[in-house]
Formats: sequence, C-alpha cells, structure tokens
Amino acid sequence: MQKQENLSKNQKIILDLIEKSSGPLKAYSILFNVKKQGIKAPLQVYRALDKLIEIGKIHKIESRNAFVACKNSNCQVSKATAFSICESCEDVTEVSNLKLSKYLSNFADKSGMKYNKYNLEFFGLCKNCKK
Amino acid sequence: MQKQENLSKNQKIILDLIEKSSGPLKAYSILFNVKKQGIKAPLQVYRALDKLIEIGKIHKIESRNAFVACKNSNCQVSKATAFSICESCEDVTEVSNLKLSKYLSNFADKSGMKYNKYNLEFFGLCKNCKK
DNA sequence: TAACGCTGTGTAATAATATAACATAATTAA
DNA sequence: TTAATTATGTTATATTATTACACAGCGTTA
Repeated sequence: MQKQENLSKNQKIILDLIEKSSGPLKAYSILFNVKKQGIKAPLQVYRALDKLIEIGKIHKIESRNAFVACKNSNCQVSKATAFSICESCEDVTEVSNLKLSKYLSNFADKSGMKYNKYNLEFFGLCKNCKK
Repeated sequence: MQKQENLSKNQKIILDLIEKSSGPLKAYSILFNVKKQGIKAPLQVYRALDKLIEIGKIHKIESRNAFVACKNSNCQVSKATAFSICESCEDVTEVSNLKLSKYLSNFADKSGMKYNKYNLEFFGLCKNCKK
C-alpha cells in the first residue's frame, strides 16, 4: 500500500482538506479551498482526486459528484464501497460491514460477470434529520 | 401508477427512444436524437428524464450519467435499483433479484437511518467481454 | 552519465452535464 | 369556470470534467 508520505504535494494538500471536512466535498469547492496553496486549475484537482481514489484514500459519491475520505482504515483499494446518504442534510456515512460486502461480492461472483467492484448508496434520512 | 398513455408528448418521445436503445443513453445524445421531433433544448430532455425516473420508467446509472429503461415490469417506482456494468463495453444489465433487494432494504432498515431507497452498481466484465 | 520510462505539475482551452429564470399553454380538480 | 397543477418553450448560465501540450523530477538501467 502506498503510504501517505509518498503522496505528491498536490495529493497531500487535497487529501488533507478532504479528511478534515465534516462532509462530502465537490471538486470545485476543493479547488476554491486550495487556491491559496497554489492549486489553480480544475485539472490539478481532478488529477489528485483520481490518484487518491485509485489508492483508496477517498471515495466518490457518484450520486452527488462529491468526494469523501475513506473511513475504513484497512481498505487499501476500494473494490467495495457503501454509503448512507441523508436526503435532507446531505450527510454521508461510509458503511463498512463485512457481512454485507461478502454477501455482495458473492452475489456478483455468481452473476455471470467477471466481478471487479461495486458501489452501493443508501438514501433516506439520517438519525438527526428523521426526528 | 401512472400509465404510459398519461405521459406527455416529450415524455413519450424520450421514453420511446430509451426503451428502443440497446444500452444506456446520455442526456445530450438523447437531445441529439429527438431534435427532429421538436425537442430542442437540454432542459426539455432533463425535465422528461426527471419525470420518467420519478415514475420508475427509467433509471439513471449514476456512475455513467446515463439513462436506461426499467426492465422490471412490476417495478412501479424505483426504490431499489441494481445494475451490472461492463467496464469494457459499457453494457448495463439491470439486476432484479428479490432476495438481494430484501437483504439490502432489511440491512438499511436496521442501520439507524429512515431508509427510503438504494442504488447498487456492480462493475466488471460482462459475459462477452470476459472471454 | 545519458537515455529512458514513469509520475507529477502547470496552463489554456473546451467539452459534457445540468439548472435557473421567465413566459406561456394544457390539463386536472374543486 | 376558476384555480391549481403539470408541462412546454426559450435563453442564458452554472457546474462538472477532460483534451492537449509543454515540461520537471526521479529512479532505473544500459
């Protein structure tokens, strides 16, 4: 696994920002927030995001076009991601449940395709918002 | 359930196109294909897509920003969608498996959130491409 | 050490995806 | 038959993401 020390300057800046965020961040919001650190162009952000996704440090929330840090310390590369997304406050929680991931990868293996990875997004109201 | 006869003109044109397509269609490709039928602007397409999604006639493949017809005739409104996506040919197959959907909705109900719906995307190589 | 491959950076331009705002028409419900 | 709702048409613009090109740093290896 690639250690964080091996990340490049831009990758570190952007990972740091995402890890400190309380919720998902969008690419152009990231860009805005790192301008003072010398990152000026969308492509610089997208390149760092691509790399961070590749090594499993962050995930993309596909339905939101937003990015979150991986909360699953032993998840090296993201082959199996699941999230709970609040439709009211847009809070995102990473679901990490071994039984779930085994169930799903097993399901995929039996499906006839050569399975590589999956992404699952649950939508609803989070504990706070459902009150 | 809203019947197809109740769909508006634009909605019918766009649903018809998507149902006849062999794979997922992107919004601007839809736009291009329906120009001859008088639909000229992106918003006209997106409005029809929103409605068709709402009534469960089509689904959005979030990771691809593309749209497919619902193959699940008894799926009135899409609260539980799952797809297999080929990373080589980009073919998409809707997965409809009652055990899977029960497992996932049950999982979500126990998770603490007020569960509304989920979307699951499997990635890999389809039967043809894995050869 | 020099040539090479690989990864990352910087920059400008542009492509692709999606929505806001406003005006009007058609349909449905009271 | 008015009011509410849903759909349409149009222009403009916002948001998300990529292409293309030039170059820098670093480790390998020949």
